[in-house]
Parts: sequence; C-alpha cells; structure tokens
Amino acid sequence: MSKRSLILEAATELLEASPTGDVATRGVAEKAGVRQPVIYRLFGDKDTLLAAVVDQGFARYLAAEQAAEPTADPVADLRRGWDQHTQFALEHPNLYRLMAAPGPACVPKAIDEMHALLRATLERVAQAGRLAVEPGRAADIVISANTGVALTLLTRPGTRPGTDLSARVRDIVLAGVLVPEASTGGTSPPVTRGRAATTLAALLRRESPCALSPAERALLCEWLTRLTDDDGATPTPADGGSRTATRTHESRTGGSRTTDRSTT
Amino acid sequence: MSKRSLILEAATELLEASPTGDVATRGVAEKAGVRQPVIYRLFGDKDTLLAAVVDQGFARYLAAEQAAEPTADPVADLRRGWDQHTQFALEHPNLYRLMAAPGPACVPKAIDEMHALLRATLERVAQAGRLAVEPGRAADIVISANTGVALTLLTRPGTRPGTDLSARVRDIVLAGVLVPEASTGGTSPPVTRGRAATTLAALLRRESPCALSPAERALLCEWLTRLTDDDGATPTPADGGSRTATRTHESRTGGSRTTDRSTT
DNA sequence: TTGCTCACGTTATCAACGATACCAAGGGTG
DNA sequence: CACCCTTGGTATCGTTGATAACGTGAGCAA
Repeated sequence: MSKRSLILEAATELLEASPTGDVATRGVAEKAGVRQPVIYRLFGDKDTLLAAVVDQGFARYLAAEQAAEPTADPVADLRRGWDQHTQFALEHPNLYRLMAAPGPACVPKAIDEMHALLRATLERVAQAGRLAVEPGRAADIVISANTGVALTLLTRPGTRPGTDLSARVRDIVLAGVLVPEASTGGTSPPVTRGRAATTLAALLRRESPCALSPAERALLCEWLTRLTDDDGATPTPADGGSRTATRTHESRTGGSRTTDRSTT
Repeated sequence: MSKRSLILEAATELLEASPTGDVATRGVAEKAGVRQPVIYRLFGDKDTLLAAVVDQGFARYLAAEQAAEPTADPVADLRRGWDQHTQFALEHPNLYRLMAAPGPACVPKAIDEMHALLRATLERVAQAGRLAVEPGRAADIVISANTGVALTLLTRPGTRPGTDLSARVRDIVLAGVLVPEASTGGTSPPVTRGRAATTLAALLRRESPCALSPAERALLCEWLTRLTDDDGATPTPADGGSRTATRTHESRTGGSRTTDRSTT
C-alpha cells in the first residue's frame, strides 16, 4: 500500500474519531507510520490533505450510491438519494462538515461529483416528464436543501427528536421541483386532517374565551399537536413514493416574480 | 466602554475582515488595546469568545429584523425574513459560517432566538389559516432550508450566477409549508374556530387510523362539537386587520412549471 | 493606619501545531 | 565513477491557544 494511501487512511480514521472535528498532522503521520514532513511532501498542505480525505470519503459514498441507483422509478431513486445523503451526513459528521462548510481551501470535487450524480438522476426524471425545472437548477435546489437539513441535524441533535425533519423537507422540496403526479380527479382537496388540526390549534392559541375549560383546552391542544403529525397515513417507505407529489401546490405561493420573467 | 465590549468589537471586526475566517486571540487583544490573558479572564476560552461574537452579531441582525417585522400580511413577512436571512449570510460570511457549522462549542442562543422570531411570524400565519404544518416544525423546516441555501451561496459563489437560488428554494419551501392560496377556487375561507373544528371533526369521523386512542378520540370529538356550537363567536376580538391581508398576494404568474424543460 | 481579601492586569512561559530548511540514502543514466 | 532526481529523516522556526505566577489598587474590618 502506498504511503499516500496510508496517510489518507490514517487521516480518515483520526478525523472520524475526533471529537473536535480536527486532526493534527503529527498524529496522522504517527498513525500512518511515517514522519510528519512526508505529509507535506505528498500533499503540500494540511488543507489539501483534508480535501483529499473528503474527496476519498465522498467518492466511496458516491460509488456505493451510484451502484444501487438505477431503478425503474427515477423519482423513487431521487427520494432514496436524499435519504442516503442525510444518512451519510449523520454517520460521518466531521467529514460532512468539512465538505459542507469548508474553510479557505474549498473542496469542489466532491460536491461537483455529487451534483453530477444527482443531475443524472434528475435527467431521467425529466425524461419521464416529471421534472418541473431545469435539471441543473433542480440539482442546486435539492443539494442546498439537503445540505441544510443535514447540517441542522448535525449541529443541533436536539432538534425535536422524532420529527423526521429530513423526510419532511425532502417531500416539500421534491414536490416543488417535480411536476405534480396526475392528480386524482380534477381539483384535489388539500384539506387534510393534519392541516385542519393545525388551523384549529392556532385559533385556539389565540382567542381566549372558549367553550372549554382551561384544562380541557390544554389537553385538546396537545392532542391537536399529535394530530398534526400524521397527515392521515404514516409515511411508510413502501407507500411513500406515491405521496411525493400528491401534495399539489398548484398555486405557487406568492412572488414567483423573479422566477419567470427574468430567467432567460 | 467596558473591556468586554472592546474585545467583542475588535474580534468582530477582525473576523469579518479575515480571509480565512479565523482570528487569533493575540490580534484581538492588540486591536482591543488589552493584553492577551484578559481575553481568557473575561471569556475563559476562544470558542466562548467566538460564540459571544456570533451571538452579538445575530442579536443585532435579529433586532433589526424584529423592528421592521409586523406587517398586515404575515406571509409577506415570512418571505421578507427569508430574504433578509440570505442577505445577512452573504454580508457576513465568516460570522454566518461560525453559526451554521460550529465546532465543539455550539452557539445555540443565536439559532434559538432566530427560531423564536420565525416561529412568532409563523404563528401569525397560522392564525390567518395559511399554515399547513405545526409552527415549530415549520420553523425547523424553513430554517434548515434557508441555512442550506445560504451556505451553498457562501461556499460556492460560482453556483450558476444569475440563478436566484435563494428565491427559488424560498418559494418552494414556503409553498410546501403554507396552505395553497385560494385552494377551493372561490372566495377565501373565513377561518373561524368553529369551522376549523367542524372540518377536523368531519375528517376524524371519516378516517380510522389515528394517533389518539379511541377514548381520547371520542372525547376530542365531543369537544369539537362544543367548539362548533360557538361558531358564531367573534372570530377575531382584538386584531381585525389580519384577515384582510390573506388575499393581498396575486394568485399566480403563469406557468413557471414547464418552462425550461428543453434546455439540454 | 495597618493588614487582609479580591477583582483585575501584566509578564513570562508552556505545549502543540503547521510548515520549512537542510541533509542522507537509493537508484537510475551518462 | 560522477550526476541528478526522488524519497525520506532530523532538527527547527514562527505562531497559536492557554496557563502559571506575580503585581496592583479598591474596599473593608480592627
């Protein structure tokens, strides 16, 4: 095994085991069985070394994802890609932070590869007539939102445990990027049980006089919150694919002023 | 001016002017006109100092935003908040990176304040009947996506210049979180408490699987019936202006959906 | 006044870090 | 053999975060 690979492997292991998310070149050299200046001879810089570590880690991840990608349903692939992205971030927090929020030396290679892979999937989605925006822009949109969700989950683990933030944002973003699936019937009624509960809870929170006692009201609000969670059917991964676009938001809420006119 | 403020100010200026996004305690001390150990006496740690810098910077931003917030149209406030968030990130990249991707010492205060402010706006949106998910979760969703967009714009300035990524993701995310305007096609639904209770009760009566136990459900239905009875009560005792604003936004701007499919 | 504590600051220093200068084999090639 | 280039090692520099030890002046009791 080449010394470069040894150093890369040692740096990867130390980085993933580091509580601070940082590694020292001396530690890497010692673990790799070489002297410190060898690192600078092979990589030239610590940032370059870390960039190589990130690139290698993401290359592995992307290879694994690319291997299992092509399915008959490109939209399902899209959703699976989002979930794997989030899962990878949670499993490799330090690596992911280095990629998502780099310092001076950027790491464009990993992101670009990821962008390319996502774009390929989006291209298949577009060929199926399901994509609503240009694939490149859609890839930017999806990657941005996915990165934000992953970083939120990383840096704030106490963010409402049990709330599957990633799945929620995924459904929202994909629904905004995809063409709504053939809506059942003419106008699909978007009034679900969860929304009704949300509206009622908000109204209850505001107004004071009520037909219920304060204790009843408190319990009612708690129940309404629980009802807010399930929008009718729990999003099981088996059925979830079809629900992606059932949320037809056919009127883009407000100001697409910049989207239509100026893009040319 | 206290030495603490001097140090904070010096650290802020150095941080914003730093190309690497990092500052040295010696530089901060020199600029503040004090000796280095004073920093450790006042803050105890470099991470704590940086956390204080981030908190102060975000407090200023949040104060400015909070001052200009309350408008008649809460949805418009929501959109403006998103844009100001993105703009602030672009204007203060180092500060924003420290907040969005912190190291060992987290900076929960700034994010929590931001979350609270956004949640207040979302509460007003919910009271207008425009919110589709629980305000707390909606705040998580919006902040996550907004952070991801801001970090993407920061770390990759070459991301398709001219494409207003932030506005696109904003429209998508808000469309996924809000109730579609004029969903029933006709007039805006008068969001009274009794009507929401009626809707929810009807939905509960129809669908069987539920997050509540049968006993809880029965009691909930009874309460909803009682809430339905007081339908004639005043919908808004104090602020009557909020409801008039639910329709201010124009409905649509032509199909932005299938416009640029053919770009390949 | 004297003696004491305590908050505040300074000087000097440590340990770890990234990075570099300089040297020492090894191995082809003429 | 001499020559050069690659590869690696030794020793070291400058900087950084952080700390120990000491000094100083205000407030306060006896």
